Amino acid sequence: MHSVGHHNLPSYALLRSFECAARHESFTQAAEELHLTQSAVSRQVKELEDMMGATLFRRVGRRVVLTESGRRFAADLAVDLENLRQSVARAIAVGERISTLRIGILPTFASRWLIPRLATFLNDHPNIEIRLETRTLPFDLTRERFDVAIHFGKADWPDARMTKLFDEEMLPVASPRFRDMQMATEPTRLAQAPLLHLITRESAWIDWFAINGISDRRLLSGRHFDQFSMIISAAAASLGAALLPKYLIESELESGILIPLSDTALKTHNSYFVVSAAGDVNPQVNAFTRWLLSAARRGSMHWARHDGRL
Amino acid sequence: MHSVGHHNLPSYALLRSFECAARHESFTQAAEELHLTQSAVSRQVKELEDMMGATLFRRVGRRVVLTESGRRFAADLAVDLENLRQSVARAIAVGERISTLRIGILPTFASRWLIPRLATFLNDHPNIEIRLETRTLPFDLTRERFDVAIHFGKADWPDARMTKLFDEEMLPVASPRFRDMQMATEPTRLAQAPLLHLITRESAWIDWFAINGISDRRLLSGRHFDQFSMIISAAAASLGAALLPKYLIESELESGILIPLSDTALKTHNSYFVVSAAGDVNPQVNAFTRWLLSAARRGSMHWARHDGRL
DNA sequence: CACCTTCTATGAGCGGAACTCATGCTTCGT
DNA sequence: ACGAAGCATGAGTTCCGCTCATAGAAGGTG
Repeated sequence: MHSVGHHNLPSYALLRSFECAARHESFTQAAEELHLTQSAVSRQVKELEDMMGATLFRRVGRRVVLTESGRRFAADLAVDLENLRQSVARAIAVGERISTLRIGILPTFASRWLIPRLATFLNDHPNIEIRLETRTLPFDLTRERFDVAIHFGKADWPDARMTKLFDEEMLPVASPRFRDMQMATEPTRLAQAPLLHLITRESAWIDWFAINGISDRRLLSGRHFDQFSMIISAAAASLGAALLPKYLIESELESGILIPLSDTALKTHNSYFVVSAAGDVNPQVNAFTRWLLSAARRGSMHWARHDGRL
Repeated sequence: MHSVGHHNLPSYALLRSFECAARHESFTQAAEELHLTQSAVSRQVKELEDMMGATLFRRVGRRVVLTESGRRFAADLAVDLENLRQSVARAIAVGERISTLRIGILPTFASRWLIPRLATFLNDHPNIEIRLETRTLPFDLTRERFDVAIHFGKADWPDARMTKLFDEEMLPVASPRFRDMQMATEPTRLAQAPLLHLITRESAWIDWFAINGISDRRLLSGRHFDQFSMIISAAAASLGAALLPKYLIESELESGILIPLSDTALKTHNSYFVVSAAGDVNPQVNAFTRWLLSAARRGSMHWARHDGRL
């Protein structure tokens, strides 16, 4: 519980919530715009009122209406916050001259996870150019002159700063049509159906069935591909059931092109990592790493347009 | 770990730390001004740089020097933050017309704890007037028309919203001269020395000695007073050893007029509470309560000028 | 040139702020 | 009268924002 005065400001979160709530004269709508819960906005406005000792909204019925001083304050705030944002944006833009980050990355991860979210980062950092190059095997960061790499596996990279993005969770999925055709709603039925395999990870399905108490030599039969993107297409085309990392099929799950066949996900012991050279102090590398991390935390695509918090 | 962009700002803490560090071109001095550790400022500046992907300071030797873009940014920030502060201050001031908070309070607590800190609250809320009236016994908030009361004891007030400020910790103290005269450096010696008692709490010394494994009928002898302020004066005048709440003798401890005779404090089972009427929605009451709470948390007087955080 | 002082950087760890979830309460529309 | 829509609030959780302790680097001083 804090107080506020001439030399101490309420936190940015409070001010922004109030400004937004004032614009809409509605906590619910503000919550929507800010991607918070109505609960959060309600609390924050209340807290701000308490700190300032002033009534900003009058609660009338199931509605909130700005008081006169609330209206003035909101107007001032809108201007002040915009100025601040401008200052920050400008400082980011002139930070260094335009420079290029070279990024080594796995192909499917790039097209299905990174690129859909990338717009927000590039928007916020107009002076950073991106150059994506796909690599599948570990390589020497400095020799290849990559600034950053996305690595899948373990934290076993020499001379590198590694930050885990997330663990891999493999989910059994198929097209709705396939599910209905095969009645593949439980593991035993699923074991009979055609399975789609990734060549470099033949054991994935076996591991998943093991969790469900099924072991069968014939599980290895089915169709085999050497890239996730092919499996995704194959599954969408009802060629079989696939075991796919959640992160790569967000849009398909959302649109219903693919649906989960079970709730039990297979946690592999590998993870995605951001890698940069141990001695690198380039702040743009840090900014990118940091952004990746926050995007990974946020998880779903819903928020792709809204990186960052404060 | 978060990112920053056109619609999301770094937290106020980060910006303020940077602005201050930029003004001094020194993290240590900034830490001093902001009453933070050097560690905190260092981290915050680094975090800001990472979020923005720009180098704001160049680390040269044991010194930090603003980069060109850092300098620009700091200048912008100083203006923006000042504007924001102005807007907030104005909104607080015009919030309601000047009104008076009537506060019921214990006499020594008022003069020794509240009043020394009160300036900051009044400063931040120019539209609030204060009217302090001393009461020692519980009373009816609404009948007496108090807006707020400070209560000592237990949370047993009917129809009231009570917030605990802090527990009472009684510390054995005396003047340096008294300590030397009586060689009262350990409990056994102290038991022989003249003790100062508060009439409403005769058992305090007995309880304290009990903690230290000493029980003696004669402990009740000594000098008796009915207000803490008298005991404080008596102790300062070397009339005896006193068992006093820390909160009431901060300045004496700091200046060395009184010194602790032991490290073991006596925690009584009573506490200080802020009390306001259950149904009260006056935001100024909340603001005052909130401020009291933050002042209590901060503890020592050192920070009296710096209430609140963001 | 060794020493001490004075700055910043960094690993570890903790408390509390800032959320979410679930639910209750009030009002408005039909 | 009933349901929908909106704000308030208790409880619980995550992780930011700090501190403490210590390392490391660079100047200042005899």
